[in-house]
Amino acid sequence: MANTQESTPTKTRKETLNRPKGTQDIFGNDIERWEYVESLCRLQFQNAGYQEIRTPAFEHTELFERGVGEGTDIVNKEMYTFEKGDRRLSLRPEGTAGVVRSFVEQGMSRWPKPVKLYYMGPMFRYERPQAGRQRQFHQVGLELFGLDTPAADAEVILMAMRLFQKLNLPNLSLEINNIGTPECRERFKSNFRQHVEPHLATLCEDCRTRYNTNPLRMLDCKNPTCKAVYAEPDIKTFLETDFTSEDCQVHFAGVIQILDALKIPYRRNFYLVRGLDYYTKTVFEITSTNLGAQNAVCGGGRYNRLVEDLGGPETPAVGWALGMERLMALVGELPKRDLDFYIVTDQHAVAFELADALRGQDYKVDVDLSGKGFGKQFERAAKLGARQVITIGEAEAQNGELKLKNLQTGEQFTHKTAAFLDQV
RNA sequence: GCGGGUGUCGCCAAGCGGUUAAGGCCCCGGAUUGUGGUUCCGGUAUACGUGGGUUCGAUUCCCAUCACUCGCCCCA
Repeated sequence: MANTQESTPTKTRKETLNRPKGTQDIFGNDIERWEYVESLCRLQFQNAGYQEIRTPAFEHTELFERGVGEGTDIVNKEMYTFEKGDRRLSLRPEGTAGVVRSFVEQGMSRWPKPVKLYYMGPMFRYERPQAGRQRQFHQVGLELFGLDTPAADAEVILMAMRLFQKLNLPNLSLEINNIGTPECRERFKSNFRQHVEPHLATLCEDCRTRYNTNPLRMLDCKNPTCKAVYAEPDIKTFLETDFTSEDCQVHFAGVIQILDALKIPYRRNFYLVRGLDYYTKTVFEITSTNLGAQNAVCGGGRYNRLVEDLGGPETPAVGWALGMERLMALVGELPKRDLDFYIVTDQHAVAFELADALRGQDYKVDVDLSGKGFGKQFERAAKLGARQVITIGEAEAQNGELKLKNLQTGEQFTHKTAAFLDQV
């Protein structure tokens, strides 16, 4: 055992490998919190009749081009795309496209309506990382297919709000808007252009491009002068009189009515349009002021055309996705699960049997494996925060006994093992 | 793609031209080889991101580069 000094004669310095930019190792305290939140999601969604779906982390690039939209930043500059043979594949930048693809491919349109699904998993976007934004991030999403009712929108929104309430998230605000159908937006375009035209010269470059390509998107421009233009009285009243069809307005009113009845606070935001192409009618976003620049925890809306666009039968749908990293940033400290028993022992076979029995009764039990002295083992037990220590040494093993010590009070008693297991 | 900030042991953190490069936490051992949390003593580690330059001498100054981080764009 005389080594250490001589063992590295040439000093081959290994280069360390770090995780790729914008990725995260999730472990330790964090993973406990993640698992807690994930199981809370699962429980709540399952209790409401939503079923998990797991789709591939990569899909044919074309799915996202058609699903998310060719005009979006996501497909234009943020996708991880690679080629294998003559196939173009992309890491999924969001979850809905894959779920819809599966819905169509697996014939879920023949299932009884509505079809209610949820998913959770990593998504990938090639972007510059910053607070609340990474290249691999995690979303939990909910999708409801086959119904075009206000109640469907309301349920989906309610699922998100209740989840966040349970988690006690601070400073949340639900913003909601109605952006109508593509037909509504056609009408909107020409009218809106008329209203904005006089101001065209003052607008930013982006807005002037969008004036031609996608006027609706002009509304969520962050540029102050542009915002000021869109806030001018005539434009504002134009927006607020609602450019959408009667059907859309009735639908939206229905959603609002339910939210009001449930006393769910929201803010109608006429400028909320969202960056994905597939939305129709209801769109919404849940933001928190505790988040920094990227302040949306959850976003979603109705997408009545997407299933059709991806080759399925005409099927209305609503859904949302939440960002786990952003959500976790808002979730405070969670109660930790204490260690119920720590078994101090040099009789491992006996100790394992006891541990099995206790774990079978849902106790959290750790057996000391070190072979060190009992003093050291007790030290370890205290460090781990165990409530009670069970000691099984040679004498106890022989007599079918154990010593049980409460680490808070310091009291210790001897029990017959069988009796202990019966009454614990 | 474009701006700002930061890089000293696993973590926090002093030093700002000449030091054996503090200290704390964590970890390990001992006091206490079948009974802990407190305390005391001791110990481990290729720690100055990397490469150049200035200097008799750079962790300290300059340049570059990389990484991380915050923001813009956009989104979860």
